[in-house]
Amino acid sequence: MADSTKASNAASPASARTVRRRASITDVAKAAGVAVGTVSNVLNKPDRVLPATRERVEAAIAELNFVRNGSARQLRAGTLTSVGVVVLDLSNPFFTDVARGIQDRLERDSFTLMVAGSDEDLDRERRYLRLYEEHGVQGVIVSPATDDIDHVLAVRERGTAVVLLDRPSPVPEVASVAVDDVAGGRLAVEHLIAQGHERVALLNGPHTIRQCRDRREGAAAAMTDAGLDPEVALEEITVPSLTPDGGEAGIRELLALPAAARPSAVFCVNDLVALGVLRTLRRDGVAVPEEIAVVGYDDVTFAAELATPLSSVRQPTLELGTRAADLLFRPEGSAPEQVVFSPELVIRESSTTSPLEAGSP
Amino acid sequence: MADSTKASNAASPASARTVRRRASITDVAKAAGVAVGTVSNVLNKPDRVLPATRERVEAAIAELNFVRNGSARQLRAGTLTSVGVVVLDLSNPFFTDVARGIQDRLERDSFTLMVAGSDEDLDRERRYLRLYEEHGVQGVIVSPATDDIDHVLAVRERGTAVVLLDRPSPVPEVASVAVDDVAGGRLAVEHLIAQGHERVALLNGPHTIRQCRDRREGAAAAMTDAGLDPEVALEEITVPSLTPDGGEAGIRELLALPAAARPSAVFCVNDLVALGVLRTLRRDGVAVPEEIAVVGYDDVTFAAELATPLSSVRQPTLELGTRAADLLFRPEGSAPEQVVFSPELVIRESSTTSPLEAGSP
DNA sequence: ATGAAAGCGCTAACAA
DNA sequence: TTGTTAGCGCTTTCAT
Repeated sequence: MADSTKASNAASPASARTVRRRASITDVAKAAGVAVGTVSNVLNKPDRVLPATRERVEAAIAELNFVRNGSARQLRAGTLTSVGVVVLDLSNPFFTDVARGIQDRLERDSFTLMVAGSDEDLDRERRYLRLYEEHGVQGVIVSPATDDIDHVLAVRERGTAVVLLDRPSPVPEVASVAVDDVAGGRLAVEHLIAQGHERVALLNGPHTIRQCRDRREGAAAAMTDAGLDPEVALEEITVPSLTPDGGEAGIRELLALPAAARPSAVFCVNDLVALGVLRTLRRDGVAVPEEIAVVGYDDVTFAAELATPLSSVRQPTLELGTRAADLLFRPEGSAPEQVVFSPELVIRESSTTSPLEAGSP
Repeated sequence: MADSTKASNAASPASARTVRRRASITDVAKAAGVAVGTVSNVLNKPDRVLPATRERVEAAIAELNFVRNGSARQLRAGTLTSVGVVVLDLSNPFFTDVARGIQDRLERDSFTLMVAGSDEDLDRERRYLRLYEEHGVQGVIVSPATDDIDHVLAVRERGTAVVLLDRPSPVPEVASVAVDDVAGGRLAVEHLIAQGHERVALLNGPHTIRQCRDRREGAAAAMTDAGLDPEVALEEITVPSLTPDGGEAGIRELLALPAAARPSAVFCVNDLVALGVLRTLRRDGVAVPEEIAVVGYDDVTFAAELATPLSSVRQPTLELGTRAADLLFRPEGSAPEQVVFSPELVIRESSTTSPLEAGSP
């Protein structure tokens, strides 16, 4: 990758580097020849102050390049008009779509949204949560990386609104918005069984992640219901990461098996993983769905447009987000809600040769 | 979308709703029978304090569920170990990949990253920037929505480190990391011309966005170089949004033209738009690339795996991010840098029927 | 090693 | 309408 770096060396004049302390409200007051309270009023209740003085103050503000110190402001005021979100993976369209839903809803009340990604790491999740809390956000929406959510509950205990995202709340006092992942896993595998598959590989993430565990449970249940023994019929492969590359690694493991011993279908825990699987199968010349059928999860934007359009379990991302945002600000005394959406299977070519039967776009 | 809402109505016992003020350091001090200064030391320089007292303090902290108030802390300490990022669009994989690059790099110094999306809206950009600044982040990385970046420069003026993302800095004092978009636009259109196309439609965003303007400029330059008149040969269509739906709207406008009057190739300002174009063309039964060739921009993960693999201009996303993070923390006196990466064209089927010639995946 | 106290910048309550 | 002042929770001298 060519990369031209031209350091502009017009060494900044000494003056520009002067250590200029950020102007405070006191400086402004002094410059405008008024009291600090007046400046504060100009900032917060401009009508309380005479147009003439206001102008002088505003001039001083512009002159000194004043920006209100949020920490001080908040120290006084208590809390901030922003909310923090921690999702599992910022590069997963599923989560960014949810984030968009949250933002849409929050915008209405002119709240601001800060997002962080934990990459399924508990420590990082804790750090961000703490950061948000220390800085006094109004609320946090978090999609927990593991079952250990004591730290999340603690945040709520200390008085910050909390909504669990993509995970049903284990305790009644905490609101949550989730999609039934057991149902989703079941949908996917029921469909594969209906297509005649008797052994299915599940490319899954670690079971510390609830979504992964639940989707597996649903998959296994579908097997059992169909009279198949999950122990035999469901071959779980744990991918190194929930990404296309992870999917590639997973499917390679499968392809290493002798063709006879190999499941005829793959259920991927998300569409990113499925993308890697499809990519690898195509490169290796394995026909989808004839030799191996594939089903993904999330129904991301591009799922329908892939070389082999990908069957996928769809989740109502936007609603997840808007609903989560809603729950954050329920009136003080109201009981927290546990919202559970139902997923939907979208059948496309990757899992069926016959003309699409149902639920297709 | 079925949606079962079970409000858990075990109306929380009054006690649980008690308005319990968050415990402060003073409360802890009181509970532990020490001075506030000592508590502070336990928090910040634990070795300065006798193990015995430390334990007592720690017990009190646990007991009271104490969380340090970040605002107060920061008010005293000055600045925070976090940086803020504002990107144009959180749902664009290009930007989330860049964000990941930033986060990777920042992690090393255990900084935390907060991300916000402006959706190409100047006001929103301003709001987030101000929020970050007011809360004293160490630095901000912004991909500006418009040419008006006075507010960004002002942030720097006031002493917060600033790096412009995906946009060369117009002033030498501000660091920037960008990719040459003129070159990118040129690459795309040169390629289309080489494929024999004499009229190209450009599905573009508003020219207030620099990336859109530059890519167009490159496209036009390629035309001129080839002896074509851009006025005639380059048909620009402004899409309502830089998304698949925007792409659909744009291409429909094109399809409405009589086939003879219609350009034989489409250059999309990003891959999301291109996705919508491909989707629409497929639904309408228009052959790609035979009837209409398509080139996108960004080379997102799924570009290679689409029904018609998408030719696209690739940008070094991760490096963009890591480099931006690097620039944020150059030593005090060092001259700001303007980093410009070069894009690369990845040719796939969507723009050529002949076997791939170069730069393919 | 610990305590006492000043003060960061702001808002709100009160006084003038 | 404007000025004065207390105090938010914390860190950091400076004493002890």
